[in-house]
Amino acid sequence: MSDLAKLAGVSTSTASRALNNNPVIKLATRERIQALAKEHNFSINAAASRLRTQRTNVVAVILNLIEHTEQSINDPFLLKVVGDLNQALNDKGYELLLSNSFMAKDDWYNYFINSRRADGIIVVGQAKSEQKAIDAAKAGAPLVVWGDSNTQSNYPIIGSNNRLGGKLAAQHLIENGHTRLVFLGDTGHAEMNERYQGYLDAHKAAGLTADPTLVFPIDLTSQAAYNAVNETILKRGLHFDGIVSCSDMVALGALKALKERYISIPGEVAIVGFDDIAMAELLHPALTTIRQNTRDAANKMVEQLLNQLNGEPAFSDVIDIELVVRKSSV
Amino acid sequence: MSDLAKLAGVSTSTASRALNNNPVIKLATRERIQALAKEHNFSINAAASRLRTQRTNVVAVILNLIEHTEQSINDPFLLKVVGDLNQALNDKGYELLLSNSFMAKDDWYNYFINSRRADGIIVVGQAKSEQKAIDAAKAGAPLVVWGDSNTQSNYPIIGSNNRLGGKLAAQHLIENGHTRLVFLGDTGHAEMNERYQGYLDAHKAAGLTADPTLVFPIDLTSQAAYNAVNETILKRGLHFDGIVSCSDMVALGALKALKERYISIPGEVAIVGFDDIAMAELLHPALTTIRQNTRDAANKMVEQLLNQLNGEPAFSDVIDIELVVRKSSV
DNA sequence: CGAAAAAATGCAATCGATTGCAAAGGTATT
DNA sequence: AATACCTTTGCAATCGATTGCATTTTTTCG
Repeated sequence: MSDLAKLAGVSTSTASRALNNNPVIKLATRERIQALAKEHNFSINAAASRLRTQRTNVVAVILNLIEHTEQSINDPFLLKVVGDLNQALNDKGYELLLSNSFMAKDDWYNYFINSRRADGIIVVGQAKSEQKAIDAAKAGAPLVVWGDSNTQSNYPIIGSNNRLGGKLAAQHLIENGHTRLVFLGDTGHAEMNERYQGYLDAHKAAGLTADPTLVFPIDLTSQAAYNAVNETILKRGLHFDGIVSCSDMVALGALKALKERYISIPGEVAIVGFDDIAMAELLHPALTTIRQNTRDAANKMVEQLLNQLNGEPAFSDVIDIELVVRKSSV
Repeated sequence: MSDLAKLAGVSTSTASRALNNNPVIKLATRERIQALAKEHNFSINAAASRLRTQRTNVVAVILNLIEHTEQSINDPFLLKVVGDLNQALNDKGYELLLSNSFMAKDDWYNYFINSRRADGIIVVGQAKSEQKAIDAAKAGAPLVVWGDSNTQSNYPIIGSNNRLGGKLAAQHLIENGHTRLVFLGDTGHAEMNERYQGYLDAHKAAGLTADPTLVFPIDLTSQAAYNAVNETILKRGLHFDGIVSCSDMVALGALKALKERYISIPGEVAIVGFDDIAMAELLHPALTTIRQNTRDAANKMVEQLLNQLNGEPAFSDVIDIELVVRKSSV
């Protein structure tokens, strides 16, 4: 910066103020210095700036993996969320520091905020425990979580309307004449449980009673779904005619099991996924699913995080979902 | 840090050295201070440390999108690479700053290195132009690129053995009696062109002549593949009996087009993908593909980047690939 | 025991941008 | 012409960890 100042024939203070577009500097001077900076490919030292201003313009995004499964790493949905977050953050002038629960072992506040690595934290996935997020928020970390926004918490949670999603999925199958609906997903997981509640809502609304033996509390992986469907058919035969899946990847595993047995889709079994990842419409049959609007979600998460950074109140919010009907169900 | 020093009854110099495990400090003192630091949840100010040491322990990972397509955002393969990079970097004590070509507009050296936002850069995807990478390397940025390692360049390139991959794919189809092989991929893209050369190699080795009208230079998207396959069948009928795809996502689009026309796979048309994304084995029929070892690749990229950071020479390298035979081809 | 060598610790400068306050330059008013 | 006032710029302290060098403490050994 002192080079720049010398070039422009001003002090470093003036140069600094000019680059930050401080109106106290004469407009002509500002423009001249900014032009010089561009011309000489000047860029300020982020470390020094961060030290002095105590702001980093960086947001840490934590992929909150469930310990013993490999869900996150391979699930295109989570990665899509990260991509959209990156876009949303960049639009606001922030950078994305990517982390998993591995690097930032336990104490998120200390590791990211206290150490001035980032100004705030966005957590993707509630996993099954929220202790780390609770602690971080309590310690004063600006924090937003993607998850089930109905969960009681001391930080804002942004998430889809999972209950409505579950309901729309089941309702759609019921309306198309399917009544014995498998629910593929772990009800011990907050978001999945909401979806399950929606599944129950749909049954109730249609005057049906959901069969609890049709709920398979599997991990969020294709493999687990594949295994679960295979096993149940082996044991009990084809005792269902529809599947509500907790994710498209899960639906994919289920589909494979069905196809291998030459069970017709949607004739014998209709299936609905959740997420609407790119692949969904490319399957054969194309997968009916509940679309989560990740773009919108990312923007809302960033918005609520910035609110906290600006000392304004921040709130949980629900993202609209949408049933996308394709061939796997009709 | 001064708090810590006070707590321990030493100077900040001693505290700093103790935390950095500097052997000049008595072992007992070191351990005492480290214990205190842990106990009080102390963590050093990264901004100050970076300013003073001129090192950030951060690596910028740039997703080098091809401008007019949406490949990267939706392709699970690229995101898998990012995930593996994150792991590999963390293992070495580095953090991952995620970027796309949007934020770091033109001048990567200035934006990331000169500004001390990161110590080095890893670029995922050569796209079609390497100008930005060339410029950054010329300016002195520690840089590693994922791409075609045969490309001449002033920076190390890590990539799969694409030519061998293309050859194995075509060879496999030929050995199984398929001789009119479509090649789905843009030969103007370095990596894809290598795969195409391999495809030609296999033909030559088998004494066959490849039909140039069977090459479809499409974008790396499922949609483009779907359209291309549909169009050619409409125009010329089913004039091929095998497909070599440049990615699994591309294969997915092709598969869909074939299935919609009730063309039997692999009976009438056998198909081989590239990448081996998680979904490949879950398709029906499961997709034969060329597996790229992203874990290995990520480790090698990080290794070569660290070499540069340590002032040691760095080299391009080739990652082994592997044919994974599944039902879509036999 | 005393001096020299070795080990352990502390002092103070440094990294580079930012910013409160002071100073300089310019304009208007009486 | 002198004063008051506003605009523009510069001085110098500051953020907090690191590190060369100096200093203090401990150990060694004649």
